[in-house]
Amino acid sequence: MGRSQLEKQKTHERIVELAARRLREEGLDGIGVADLMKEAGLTVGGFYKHFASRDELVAEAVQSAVESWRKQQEENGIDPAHIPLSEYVDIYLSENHRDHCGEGCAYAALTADMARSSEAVRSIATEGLRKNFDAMTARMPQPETADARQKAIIASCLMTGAVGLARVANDGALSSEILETVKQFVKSLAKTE
Amino acid sequence: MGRSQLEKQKTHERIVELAARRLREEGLDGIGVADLMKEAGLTVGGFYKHFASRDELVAEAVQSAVESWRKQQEENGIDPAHIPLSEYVDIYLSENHRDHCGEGCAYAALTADMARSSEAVRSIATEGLRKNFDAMTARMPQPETADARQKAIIASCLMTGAVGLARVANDGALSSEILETVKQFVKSLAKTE
DNA sequence: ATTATCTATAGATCTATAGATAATGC
DNA sequence: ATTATCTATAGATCTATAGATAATGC
Repeated sequence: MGRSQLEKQKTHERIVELAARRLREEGLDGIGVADLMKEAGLTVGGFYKHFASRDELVAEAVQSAVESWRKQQEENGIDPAHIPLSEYVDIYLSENHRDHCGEGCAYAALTADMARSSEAVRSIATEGLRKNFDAMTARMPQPETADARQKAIIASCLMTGAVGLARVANDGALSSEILETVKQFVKSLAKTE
Repeated sequence: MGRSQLEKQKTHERIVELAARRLREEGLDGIGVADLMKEAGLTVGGFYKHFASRDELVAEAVQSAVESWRKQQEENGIDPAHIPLSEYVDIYLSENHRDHCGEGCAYAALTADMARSSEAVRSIATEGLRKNFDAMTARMPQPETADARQKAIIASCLMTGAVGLARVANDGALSSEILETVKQFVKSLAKTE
């Protein structure tokens, strides 16, 4: 019923951030446009003044989800570029992260969904992945070496894989065993050389 | 239009195996009942004499997909219980596996989908995961040690995570770098102790 | 005058069912 | 007689659009 341009921009961001959470929870095919708008306190008709299509929202939401993990760490007073790997791993491989995929790492929550998605989404995800590898390399003991980059790639695959499989296991003991085993190992990866 | 019970059983298996492939390709919400039956050379009406619901097919197809990787290795003359880890890794972390997720490992293709799915599907996936960890432990140098189990869990998370992220990256160089880096590392994991 | 959002709905798609058809198997 | 599959369709759900409403902003 008529709002200012500033309010429209805020509404747009609210929809994207809500979608970023709900799509990580339900997958990229999950929540529908009508339900999403309802959760945002709006109705379906207004959606298409913000996005040309659902696919366009998905692309924006994936971008937001890829960035949100870093943003969230910053909001919690953690500098993702300088946090020691051992502390970062405690957060990433926690039961809290496992149980709250909507607010968690996009790569753990949406790997297969992103791989199956459009080239637009895959390009966004690929650039985010590159940045994540670089950030992880910077957390290694001697960041300038080729060895640090290799370890960063290994740690990244290991951490996303572990949270993914820990979410599959509906046996709490097995799920925790995965998280704990990988946690210890990634810590040792940062120490040894 | 009227077939023997034997033929019905074969038809049932054909639908399940086709679904196991198509669901790994498109995700568990992917292909619809009508399209699936059409690809099987049948029509939609017959589906519900085989399965009470689409969900029931999905559970059977996940079971089939979880077992199919092992079956496929056996068909190719590979004994999954005794293949050296270094050879297994060459197959798992190959570009061929990355590019053919429909015939590949269910855990690399469907991690997030299985985590989001019903308890029935999650239980099937959890049991399969347990067996995979055991099989991977048996491939380690000293399989009876706790260290072997830990390495098996690490290798499993690393391999599923690596194939997943390699499928996300639409930059061939980055994708291959992930596969190659992890391949070398898992091989070293089996040697060192 | 423009536009952000609303209500209402068209059109496509998907799951599941009803009833018909043509084989099997006692 | 039973049943495996077929054709046809009901009912639900989802994306996208049309037209109305009530604000903004020149």
